[in-house]
Amino acid sequence: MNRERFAVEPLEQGMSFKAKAYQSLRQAITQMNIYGQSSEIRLDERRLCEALGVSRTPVREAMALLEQEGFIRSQPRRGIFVVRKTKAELVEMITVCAALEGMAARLFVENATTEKLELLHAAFDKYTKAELAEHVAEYSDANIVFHQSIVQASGSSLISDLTDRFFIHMRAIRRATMGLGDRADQSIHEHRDIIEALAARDADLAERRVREHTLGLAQYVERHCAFLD
Amino acid sequence: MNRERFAVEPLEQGMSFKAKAYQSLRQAITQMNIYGQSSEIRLDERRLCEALGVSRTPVREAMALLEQEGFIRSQPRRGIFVVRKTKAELVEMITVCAALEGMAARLFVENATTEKLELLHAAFDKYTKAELAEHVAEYSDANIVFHQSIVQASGSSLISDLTDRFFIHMRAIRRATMGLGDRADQSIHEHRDIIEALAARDADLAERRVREHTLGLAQYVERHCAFLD
DNA sequence: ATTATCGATACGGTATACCAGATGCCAGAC
DNA sequence: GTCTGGCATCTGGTATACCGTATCGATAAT
Repeated sequence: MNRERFAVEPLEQGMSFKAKAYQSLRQAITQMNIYGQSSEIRLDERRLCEALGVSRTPVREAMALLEQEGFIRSQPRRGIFVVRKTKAELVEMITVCAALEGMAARLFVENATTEKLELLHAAFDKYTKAELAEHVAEYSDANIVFHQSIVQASGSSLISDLTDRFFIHMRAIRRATMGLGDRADQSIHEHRDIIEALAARDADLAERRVREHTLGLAQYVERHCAFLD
Repeated sequence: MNRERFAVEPLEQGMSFKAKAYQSLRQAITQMNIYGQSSEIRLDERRLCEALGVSRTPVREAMALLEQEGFIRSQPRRGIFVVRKTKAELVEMITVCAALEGMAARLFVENATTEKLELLHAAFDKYTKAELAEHVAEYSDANIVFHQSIVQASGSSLISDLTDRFFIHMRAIRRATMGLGDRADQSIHEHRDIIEALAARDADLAERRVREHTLGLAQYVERHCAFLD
């Protein structure tokens, strides 16, 4: 029998409603300006169900996942709310991020190809341009893209998954603060230094610079984001 | 109305069945010797339900959480299986662990009290004794306790949560390998050095030693655990 | 007019019913 | 004996019904 002839694609409908609901909800939370509005944001389970066109069960399971990831909080017989991290929690998250990104830089040096370095350079350039244009939103996104580039180039999907969770909140914070102050300039210099260390294949230096760079953000939030809490 | 008189305890039955099921299942997975048996371990949803005395819904929600954490894998209409991490995944996990523990050591130095250092010393002593007694299981547990001590002393519950997930697999691996080789002696020395750096309040040194110590475990698994996969 | 109480309602938690697909056994053809 | 096709059955995914409780408004008592 000729198997090659009938090589159909594996029918990738495998995604369950639960997975779809999860992606949809997470996407919605990512887009939403969490720290912008003052009142707590409540999610209506049944309303979401009819919006998604599925029953409560898959939506509830998706919500359970989001709750475990720390995006939402469920109060029995009260409602489901999008969580607003406290300042301390954000600092903690960014600190963990610093550790992970530092390790990512280390891994990057160990098994980085030149083309990956090229990609990073590209991300950096885009970042710089975005800053020059003073489009804050683009700047913020490009900033995150830069960080994600390092993480992804490290080849560790585990680090990637973990940092993605944090970036959602960091992006939200950025969107809320907007007042970047002098962090933008400093950031650019630090990013340049990081690329330099990566290009030089200096694992220790790269890790230290990445770590300190991100810890700098933690300090920034610690000092200037008193409006949280 | 005198409210103090009737101050009964807050009726800590607030835990939902879902949470109970989650704890129970996680506990079961932790205890089980994942890498010991050759065949895949399957979980029967309905059997578990009747064992726990609840319906499928809370059990399924608990399983969804465990699946997201990477402990189990659900194949539609096939079954639910306890995942056996590949060697690469384990190495990745341990690498992330190294980054997190390194950061924990750094935080430890920054805000460690002397009493916390005492606790760490105690953990180390227990660890040493366990090794001397050559009770492998105790040795392994004490080893993990040592690592957890640093993490908990860092004060970051986020790091604690993340590493806990990994320790379950690392413990399972330890149980399966058993042949400790010369890692035990080396471990002890490295632990001693770590405590020394922590006591000296040298953040950089402590972080580096912790990181390299755990990365050493990653290398060990990489080299000597070919039986995985 | 204010407050207390009761009930309607809404929400999350749980149980259960149903569905579609996968497995495995068994009968029947060769 | 081997292989194939179909049926019984099992399993996870989904929908839905039900329950207890918190919220909130209406009504009644003061």
